[in-house]
Amino acid sequence: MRHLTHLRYIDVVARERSIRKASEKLNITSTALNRRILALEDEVGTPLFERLPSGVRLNTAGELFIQHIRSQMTDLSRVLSQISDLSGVRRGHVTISGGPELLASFLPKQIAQYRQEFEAVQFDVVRHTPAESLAALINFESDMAFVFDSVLPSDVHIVASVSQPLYALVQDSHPLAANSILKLQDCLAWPVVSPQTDSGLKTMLEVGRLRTAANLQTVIHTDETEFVLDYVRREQAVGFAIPLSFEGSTQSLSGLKAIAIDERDVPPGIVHLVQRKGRVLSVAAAKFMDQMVQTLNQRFPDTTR
Amino acid sequence: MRHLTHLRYIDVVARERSIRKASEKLNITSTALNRRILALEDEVGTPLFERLPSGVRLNTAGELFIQHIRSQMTDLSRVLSQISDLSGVRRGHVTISGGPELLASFLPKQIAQYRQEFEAVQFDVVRHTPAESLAALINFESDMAFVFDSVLPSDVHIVASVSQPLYALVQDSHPLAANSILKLQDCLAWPVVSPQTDSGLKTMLEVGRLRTAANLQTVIHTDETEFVLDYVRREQAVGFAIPLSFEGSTQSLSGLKAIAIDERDVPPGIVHLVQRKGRVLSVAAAKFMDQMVQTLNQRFPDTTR
DNA sequence: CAATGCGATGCGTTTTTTGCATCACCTACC
DNA sequence: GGTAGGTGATGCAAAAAACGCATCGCATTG
Repeated sequence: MRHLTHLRYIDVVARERSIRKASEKLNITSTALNRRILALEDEVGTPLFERLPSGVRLNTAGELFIQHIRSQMTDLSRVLSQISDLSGVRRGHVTISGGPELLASFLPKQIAQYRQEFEAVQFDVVRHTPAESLAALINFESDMAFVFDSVLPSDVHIVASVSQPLYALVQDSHPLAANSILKLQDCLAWPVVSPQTDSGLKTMLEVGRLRTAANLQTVIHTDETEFVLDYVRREQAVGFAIPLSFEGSTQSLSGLKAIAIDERDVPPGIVHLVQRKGRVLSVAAAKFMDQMVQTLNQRFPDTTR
Repeated sequence: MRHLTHLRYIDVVARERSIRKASEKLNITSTALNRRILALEDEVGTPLFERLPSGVRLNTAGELFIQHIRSQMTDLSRVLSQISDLSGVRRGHVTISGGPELLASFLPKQIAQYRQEFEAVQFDVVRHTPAESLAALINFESDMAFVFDSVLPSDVHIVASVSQPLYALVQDSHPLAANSILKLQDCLAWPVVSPQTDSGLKTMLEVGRLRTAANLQTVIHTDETEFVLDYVRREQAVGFAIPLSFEGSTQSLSGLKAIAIDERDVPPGIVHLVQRKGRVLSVAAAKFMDQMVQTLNQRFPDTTR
């Protein structure tokens, strides 16, 4: 889109906090970009950027304006998506952010299923901390986000919430594999693979540690779900995950067993599927969200909408 | 605004349903305007207008697109209003539509009061039928509207509702002026000034006529409130109005008396103050609306919000 | 069947935008 | 404390885009 270009320029400058850096990214000279900004500020009647020795930064007016621009851009893409929907082929772009536990297993399967029907829809899956996910939502960088056990600001809208108990992952042949339910203490004897960064999974384990005074022997810190699965296949260690991370995929659990941790030790975490409040999603994104909510409702009957 | 111009062009073409007519209105040649439209359609990837022998008309895609454009334009003006609010002076433009009964007395007084504090705010007051008022709201032509006893579509939001009993307006010296309340039959003996077009006031009178079988002697049909007031000053006739049309103004009632019509004859009408659902108003419009709602609450304690 | 009105298009002109070179300014580092 | 490297702003010429004029094709209308 033609006039979108102008707006995108401003957006990139705001993100890069530098006219020159932005100009490289946009493949134009800094001169042209600079003049565009000056012209825009002239039209608005007030500066939108503070000039610092190290670059530029949005001032209050600029913050207001950039918010409008971003909303405008995503709104336009929504309209274009609606328009191409008129001709029968659904096109569009869906961006989803979430923590590592949430992007495994469930999400790829959902996307595959959706794309089977609507192959012209593209997906962006971005891994973020919960705070980053929420920020991306507000900045119109993501259409929707999965957040795990986070305090949610008032400007996001909860589309669905799923209760997720903690599971231990061990080899089929592991001595613990005979149990159908585990106390956290049962895991003390084994090396443990636990999450690295602050995440919902880590919080759950921390709660369990405080409740039961069980100090797990963590031998590996990692957030990579695939790494956990692979590692516990090779050693008689214990990994942890939530159902969303492993359920439903046919292969990833082969050779492994998932055993529920007693909820008295570790209460279930809550995973929220959220979007920006007040924002109307593109047809593609809205329909994909519908599909996910429906699946969540089937697989986790306690899902609230 | 620069890039707003492009969007405004499309908007005018859609409204005029003709490129040439629109080009005159915009003071450019039809050539330039035509090419802009072709370029836009090329960018969107699909035609937005149907070409008819008599001009152009929006197709479905165009309808979607024009809706986006209008929302964008009003959204931008809201942001600009917020930005100038940062510097202390409130600027902006407020457009209000409503029927003739609703734009008299109350509204001018409200605007005068508001402009005393914020003189940089401009007002557009447009007289419309209820249906037109609602359409203007949807098309982003008006910020808010007063509608009287109408069925409201689901895409407007009711900000406040005021119950408005019917009043008769007569000379101070009129034989009826002694009464503090009137039956509709009391008016049969006198010439009557009644509303011309379909409006809330007319509906109320019609309901009264059906209830009481009182066939008023209408000698003048007019919607002009000022005309009614002026005329009943000159002849011993009876005019009708609702409190919003005459209360509060100091002069307009001089020499006249307003007498309530028995509510058993004519039940009170409901006046709604409405805005487009989901739309965020400019600072100026929002604050003005606040002021009106507050005044309505004071003067008509049964106002619901 | 001519007259009128509509949108589309080729071409020369005008206006706008862009890029290069350069300036003025600040920061960091030796 | 001077220099090297970074920032945004600006004068001027070239490139690009937008514009207006004249004209075409087409359909309706009187």
